[in-house]
Amino acid sequence: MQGIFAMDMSKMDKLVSLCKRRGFIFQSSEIYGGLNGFWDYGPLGVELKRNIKDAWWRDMVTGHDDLSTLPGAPAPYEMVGLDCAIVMHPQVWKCSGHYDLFHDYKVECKESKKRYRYDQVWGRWVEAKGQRVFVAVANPGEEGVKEAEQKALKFFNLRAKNVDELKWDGDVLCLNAIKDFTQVLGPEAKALGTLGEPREFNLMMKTIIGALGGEEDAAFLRPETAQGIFCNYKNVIDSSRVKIPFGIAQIGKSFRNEITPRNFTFRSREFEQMEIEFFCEPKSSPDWYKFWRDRRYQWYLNLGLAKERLRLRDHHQDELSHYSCGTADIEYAFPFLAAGDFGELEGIAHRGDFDLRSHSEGKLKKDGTNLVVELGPEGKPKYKGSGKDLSYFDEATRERFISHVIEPSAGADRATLAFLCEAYHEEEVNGEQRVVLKLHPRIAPFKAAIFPLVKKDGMPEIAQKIYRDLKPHFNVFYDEGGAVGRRYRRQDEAGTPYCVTVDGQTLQDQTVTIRDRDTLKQDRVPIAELAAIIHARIRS
RNA sequence: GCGGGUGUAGCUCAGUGGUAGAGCGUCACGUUGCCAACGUGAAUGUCGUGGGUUCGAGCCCCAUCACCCGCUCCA
Repeated sequence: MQGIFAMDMSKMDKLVSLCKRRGFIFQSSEIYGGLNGFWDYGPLGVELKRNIKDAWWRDMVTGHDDLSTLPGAPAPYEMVGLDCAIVMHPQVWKCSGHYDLFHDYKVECKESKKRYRYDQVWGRWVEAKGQRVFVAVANPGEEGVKEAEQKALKFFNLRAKNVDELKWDGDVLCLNAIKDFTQVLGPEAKALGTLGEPREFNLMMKTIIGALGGEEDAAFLRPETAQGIFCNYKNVIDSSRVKIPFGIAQIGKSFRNEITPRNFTFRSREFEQMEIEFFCEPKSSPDWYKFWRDRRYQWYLNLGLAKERLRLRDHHQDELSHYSCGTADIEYAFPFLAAGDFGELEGIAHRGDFDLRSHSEGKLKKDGTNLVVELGPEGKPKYKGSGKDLSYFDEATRERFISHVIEPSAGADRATLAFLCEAYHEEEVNGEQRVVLKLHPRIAPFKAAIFPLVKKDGMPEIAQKIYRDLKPHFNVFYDEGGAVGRRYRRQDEAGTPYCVTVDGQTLQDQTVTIRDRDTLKQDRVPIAELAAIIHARIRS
């Protein structure tokens, strides 16, 4: 035993090592010491990721049959694509809700090491034993009041029966009404004054527009591609003759200032999304939601993720966003997670009419079961919408409605990572260990490698001709260096599904062997049929 | 952001104050006739980065960056 097999490393460490060694994934700016949360794809990685994106685009968009009713679908539907700018009008993020959600002031507690949203800490002044303190809790409701009482008793070292000694002063206040924190008892602190100054957390990446731009020219790099689709909803309808139900797909980069980038590429600050916004009539939207949820789950299974490690999880009611009537995550049991834990690959959300209405009327918020325009202090919309009519008139039913939206939103980098994790295998072959990436042929960087068995007797010439003939059809790789066994193993690590070898018999009868990466089985086939055979095998 | 750990060749690592190392990998030539063979030769190091202590630092000290683990966060 030698090499990486003997190493006492976790599977994930070995995969990260292989990714670098073979050129799948590098850390960004590595020669300068790296940059937290950013990653580069090497020569093999770029092919893998591109193949995954291409498979998605082909399966969801260009390969979609607009005329037939797919199994599980309520009706036929159309699919079109879009490619939007990364920087959009700042108002987009206000109406989408990202600005409020991503733009928090937080306070940190030195004692408990907890971090709270500045506007979500509440408390009350209380006096006892000649001391006046502000008892803070992270809960504004009835429970918070009780909690504050318990905390106050504990702080003043009083028994429950002496609760009358606590002299409460005024109503429950938000922490942002308090100027001086020295008399504040943090929600999980035992001492006073442990809360630090409120600090701004910009979860969206800020940028500046214009060479002379100042703070007032601030814009944001998009935290999701979806908003570009909503903003072009009317453009697409007016220009492409699509009719509801239809979907708009987009693949592109998004940016989020993750607080803790972790776990290789899983949580990155720059990442690529593959998103669909599917527009449908409100009545049928629950059925479309189920269709997309099941279809997207099946997509990962079809490309090779194992059922044991892939899970479709419906969100609980209290986990749903304020506008969502249903959300499911497709999750994968990544090896860097604890046993039984899963990480999100894709979320499928039923977003109702929140997005189109917000971009039309102004940012909405939930009021009971209804969505209403959120108002600012002066009774005007807190964030003004575009004012454009984004409703849809159905010619067939003569009905006007605002489309409901189903959003399957997938992470291209997370999918790439999941496929790599799934593919990584260490195996024994004739007493020797090998590392093999059992990638689905559709996403493998190279579809086949072409070898002369030895570098003489005209074998390289024949192999090179095969290489040139196959190259227009597939990404193939030529290698004539060293022992053929080594070349096979190299391709195993790259995930190449087939190796074609020119040998002595080729010189006699124009046949070659084709070796299967996973079974190691070799079949002898005529050179003339190679392209067709590889094609057929990749599809199966 | 906090606590702990790590950082030396492409990869995995050894090197406890005195000449920069190993295995694997890579490249060339020869040999080899189907699964990481063999021989010969070769290339490859800001010892993460910056400061300090010392006659002398990969090693000690400080700072910083990155990665890993645990908290925290996760639209």
